Amino acid sequence: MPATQSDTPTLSAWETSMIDVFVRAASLIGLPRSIGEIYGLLFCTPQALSFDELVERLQISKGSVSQGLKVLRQLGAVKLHYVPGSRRDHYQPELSMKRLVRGFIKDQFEPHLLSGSQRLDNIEALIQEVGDEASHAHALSRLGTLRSWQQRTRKLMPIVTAVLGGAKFFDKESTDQETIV
Amino acid sequence: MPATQSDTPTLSAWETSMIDVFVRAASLIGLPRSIGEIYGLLFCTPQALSFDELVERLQISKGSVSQGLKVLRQLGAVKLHYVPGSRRDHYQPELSMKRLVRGFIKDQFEPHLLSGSQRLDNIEALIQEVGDEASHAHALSRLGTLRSWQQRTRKLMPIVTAVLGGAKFFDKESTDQETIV
DNA sequence: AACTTTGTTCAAATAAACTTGAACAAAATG
DNA sequence: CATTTTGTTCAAGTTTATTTGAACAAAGTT
Repeated sequence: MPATQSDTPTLSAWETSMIDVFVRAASLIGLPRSIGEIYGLLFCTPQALSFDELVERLQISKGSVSQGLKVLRQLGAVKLHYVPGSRRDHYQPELSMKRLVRGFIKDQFEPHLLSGSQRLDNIEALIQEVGDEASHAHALSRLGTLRSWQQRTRKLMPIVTAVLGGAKFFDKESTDQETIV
Repeated sequence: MPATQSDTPTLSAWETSMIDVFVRAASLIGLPRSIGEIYGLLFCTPQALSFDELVERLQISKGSVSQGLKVLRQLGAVKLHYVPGSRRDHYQPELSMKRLVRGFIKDQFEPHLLSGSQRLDNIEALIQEVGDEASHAHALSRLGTLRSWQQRTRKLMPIVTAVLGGAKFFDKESTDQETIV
């Protein structure tokens, strides 16, 4: 009994499981399932995949793939890969954890930190209106706490990417040490 | 014209804005708006607040406050504060960024990392089934990448809490150095 | 013990996020 | 230039998450 040839080139068991890992990871960082699926399949596959191949193998709509790839490009999580003889765009996953994380931070975190600073300045202005002396002082104190949190978060980001890039930290035991600057 | 006394003790402008900051922060880390509101109001207020005061001042349902406080307690983001002469539970916000972040990581990240390890082992088993030699090798290679990502993430967590706790890193300029261990 | 206070639970209602698919645009091909 | 290929957009449908409020439990009061 001959198999029909062009039907869903179905995903193997290990591919399904590995994609599932990415779907969960995506959801953990607030990205939709479809994005996890797309990145996951690219991650599993040796060759670059085209738009159509993603639609067919994942069985999701063109709309989802289009929007998903758009986000993944913005994050720097996928790279266009030119395939001679094909008009279609082909995609490969970014495999450097450092770049993946940096892209995510730049795209999803830094904007919030920035707009956050302006918001705190606005709040400071509003606090000026507070009549009662004790309340006024307390409000300013909490605003200060918030500012210190923001500042520490900002300092943290470069350290995170440094660590993910393979840098090591001083450790009482270790001898081959590398300094973070 | 005398004001009715027991109506909504409405939030002041600065409180509303500061709560808004927390609502956004909550959404950024995947927590519902109501949780941001609750923590935000506690953060703004000098005294500990009771369940009822949260319901009344935020104008949200008892159900939301009950569930929100439950999550915040789990995260270690609020502390019970005993108020003499009152049967009600009173709450105060955790103000240590280090503890806040550690609570969040322990509660929301580590479980995923753990279950992740088991999942990768399962995937390794599934990869054994792969017949084609080249495919098999590629699958194992990607699994290795995933494992290295997991490991780096695990190493990162203690560094994050250390930095947020006020630790400093070596810096070519600085003289008073503190080592992360 | 009956009643009040305090807070939790959970099913239903509401709101927010995601996915779909058909219509559309852009560019290559014949 | 008509046609096909390739991919995007967006309104409508679907799914998932959040909020509500009424019923309930637990504990304190009278």
